[in-house]
Amino acid sequence: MLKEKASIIPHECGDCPIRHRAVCARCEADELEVLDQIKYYRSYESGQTLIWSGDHMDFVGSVVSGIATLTQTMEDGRTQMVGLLLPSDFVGRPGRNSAAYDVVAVTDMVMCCFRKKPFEEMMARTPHIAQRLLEMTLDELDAAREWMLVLGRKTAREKIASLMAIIARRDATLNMNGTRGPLVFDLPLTREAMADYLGLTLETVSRQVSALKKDGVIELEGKRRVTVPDFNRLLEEAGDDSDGGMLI
Amino acid sequence: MLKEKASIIPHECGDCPIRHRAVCARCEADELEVLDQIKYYRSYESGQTLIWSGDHMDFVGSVVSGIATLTQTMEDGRTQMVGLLLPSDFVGRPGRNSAAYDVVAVTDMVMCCFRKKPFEEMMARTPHIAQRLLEMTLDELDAAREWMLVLGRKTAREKIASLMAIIARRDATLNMNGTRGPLVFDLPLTREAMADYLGLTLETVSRQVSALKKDGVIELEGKRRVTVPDFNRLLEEAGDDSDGGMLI
DNA sequence: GACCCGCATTGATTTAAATCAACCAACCCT
DNA sequence: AGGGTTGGTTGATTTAAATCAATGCGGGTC
Repeated sequence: MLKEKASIIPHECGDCPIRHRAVCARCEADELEVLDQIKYYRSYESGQTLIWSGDHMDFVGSVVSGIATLTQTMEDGRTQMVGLLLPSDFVGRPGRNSAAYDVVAVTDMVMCCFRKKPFEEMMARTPHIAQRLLEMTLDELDAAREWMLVLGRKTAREKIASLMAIIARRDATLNMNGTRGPLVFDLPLTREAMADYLGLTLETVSRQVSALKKDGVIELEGKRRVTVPDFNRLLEEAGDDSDGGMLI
Repeated sequence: MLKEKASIIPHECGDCPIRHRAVCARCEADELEVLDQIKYYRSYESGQTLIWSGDHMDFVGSVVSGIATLTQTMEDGRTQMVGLLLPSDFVGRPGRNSAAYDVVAVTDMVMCCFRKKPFEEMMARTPHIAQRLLEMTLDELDAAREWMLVLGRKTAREKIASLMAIIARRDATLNMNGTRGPLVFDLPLTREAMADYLGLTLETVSRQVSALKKDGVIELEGKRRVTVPDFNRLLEEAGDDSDGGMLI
């Protein structure tokens, strides 16, 4: 494996890369100082399961770097991804102490964690945290509902196009790329993980990716690097209005 | 139609039927008094569209009685229900002023509304409201994610069983029925609305309902009244663990 | 009573995606 | 260089659900 040991840089909150997007985004300097006291970093390797569904959870936290998936599994092994955790996303639910989903790292990750008890107390005293968490949760709810439309009503090809569009958009906002010109990004997921996200089999994913490539909607360099020459074309293929998406 | 005019009873918050479950659940007497000042009731008829996706929203509110659906529609008409609004559920999103979904009454309804501006101001001053709203939103997010598994991975029969289980459970908690003995409830949805919830066609819904009836999982009296002789059997058919569900 | 109308059921046929099954290509590891 | 492993592609076949198409039924109205 020869993985270089993930460099765990215990940041000052002040120069944290997710400072402006995470649950602490609204905090004032004095509030940050308190968080600084109780936070600690953990790092995980690609493939590692951070949390098992049903586990007792004694911490909550934010993704600092890397990507994880949130999945649900039925007894017979069918699995459905119900969320993708990206830098700044929040993990855990205040007021509940067992995990509802499996959380699995798909890349090496660093998390900024808080023991649940102190965090909950802090939240009760700090409206800025609760406000930001509400806002983030509402956004996640919207994302989940958008995904319900994908899962319930879209064809396999539309599902793949929708996933590409979401990743492309997310990537563009994270890296502050403009939306002019072709978009290039790396798929963070294996074909199997894509299948679990989309409610498909991995064979169908593979076929539809090939089909989109053949039709010139996307270009592939290796299996993971994707170029989207025309984002509106991709949105059309996803079955979305070719305008609504560009906000924020 | 000859509908008797829905009796709009402007309540005191004190004896409101959803007092203990809605967004105001945590409010103290003095806070309730303020809400009392700014609230107003609206009633809607079955079939009426309360809100169109994209509409400007100048109010938020709680469902007092009746049921509504939250749906998303694609340009070509495919629709997916993304939520079911029951008494005490909250409508609208503070901090956003256009609606993301269509909201349609499936029965006659009464809503307790607040103009958005005053409500947002009140929320900023009243942590009890924000706290409760966060809790409710987290619950909705869990429900949406559970539904993602249903949509993405379950068979048509399992989908129908899952829907029956959800309605049965919800009905049992609303009416404080114990869970012993057979459950009886009315389906609030037409076959088409069920199809929109489940990502199926109405024909498939009809067939699978008939199949569950033939196999003795459910009994039907007319098209809407359902009896579940053995709830655990229903949960098995839904592909759920036959235990996890009975909480709260 | 006869006629709709909106909802629901049931049957015949088609089709999109799942399943079953080879095979490929990187990459790693001795 | 050889063999294993992981992730991906591609093809043949099956199947669950969609689609196309009648038909049923209860409740209101003329």
